Order: sequence, then C-alpha cells, then structure tokens
Amino acid sequence: MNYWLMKTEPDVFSIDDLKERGREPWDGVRNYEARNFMRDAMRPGDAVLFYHSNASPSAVVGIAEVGSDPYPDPTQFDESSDYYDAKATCAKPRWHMIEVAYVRHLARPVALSEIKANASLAEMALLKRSRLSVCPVKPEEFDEILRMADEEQP
DNA sequence: GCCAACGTTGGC
DNA sequence: GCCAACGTTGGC
Repeated sequence: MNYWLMKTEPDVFSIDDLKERGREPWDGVRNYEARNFMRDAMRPGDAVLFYHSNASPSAVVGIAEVGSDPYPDPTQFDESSDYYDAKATCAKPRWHMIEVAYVRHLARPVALSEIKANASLAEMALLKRSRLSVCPVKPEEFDEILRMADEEQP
C-alpha cells in the first residue's frame, strides 16, 4: 500500500465536504506529474493525507483513501467544462483521475508551519515540490503526521 | 495583494 | 530546440 498527500482549497472543497459526500471523484487535475501518480501508482485502499491549501492555516486536516481504480477524467471530453481538453480523445485520453473516500478527521489540524519545523519531515514532497497537488508520502512521514495530530498543539 | 516557483505556450 | 512571455499555485 502506498501513501499520498492531496491538496484542496477548503473554500472550494473541504474535508467537511468530503465527509458529507463520503466519496468524491477527483477530476480536473491538469498537471502531468500529479496525473502520473493517479494513473500509474494510486490504487484503491492507498492512504491519503487530506491537506487544506490557501487556508488559515494551511494544514493536514484528515485522512482519506483512494476509493477507485484510475479512469479517464470525463471532464476532458466535455466542451462545457473548464477542464475540457480538445486534444484528448476517448481512444487516447490524456487525463486520468481516481476517487477519494473519506476516512476520518485528524484529532486536530497539523499546520504547514509545524511540518516545516519538524526535522524528520524535512524531506516531505509537500515541502520539496511546491504547487504539486498530489504528492507521495513516505510511510514514516505519514505516521509522524498522525502522531503530531494526537499530540497537543505546540 | 504580493511574489516565488515553475509549468506551458508559441515565436523563431 | 531554445527561451521569453505568460499563467497558475499557494505561502505569506
């Protein structure tokens, strides 16, 4: 099983929205590296750190899991969609997606500032790869975030 | 609101 | 193929 971190702007779609829906198709990702993770590596049951970006504070706020096998993002074929891609065809889809399923909220949000301050998390892709909305997480990093969430806020 | 990082586009 | 212009993400 693999571990991931997925970013979302809570003003657009938050952990509370995910809890309410139970499961959400993660369409609209138009970055090749993020696409490759979803298409080539993310599989049902993989664990996901659910991260609020552009938030106050930006933080890991919950746990989700990959809820489906990857499949072509239907919005790439929809001319009325913001995510329409004229160069994609059903025979040769360009963008793939997975669904995200709610697991639970963290006991408390673990803020980006805390992650940056934790030396054992210095190599996290979240910190190294700015603006990548889907990034891999090492098992020990995943565990450390969970441990921090169960501690008192510093 | 500013701006750094960085991916994409398009002229040549 | 190079690279400048431009657009987007996302922290602060």
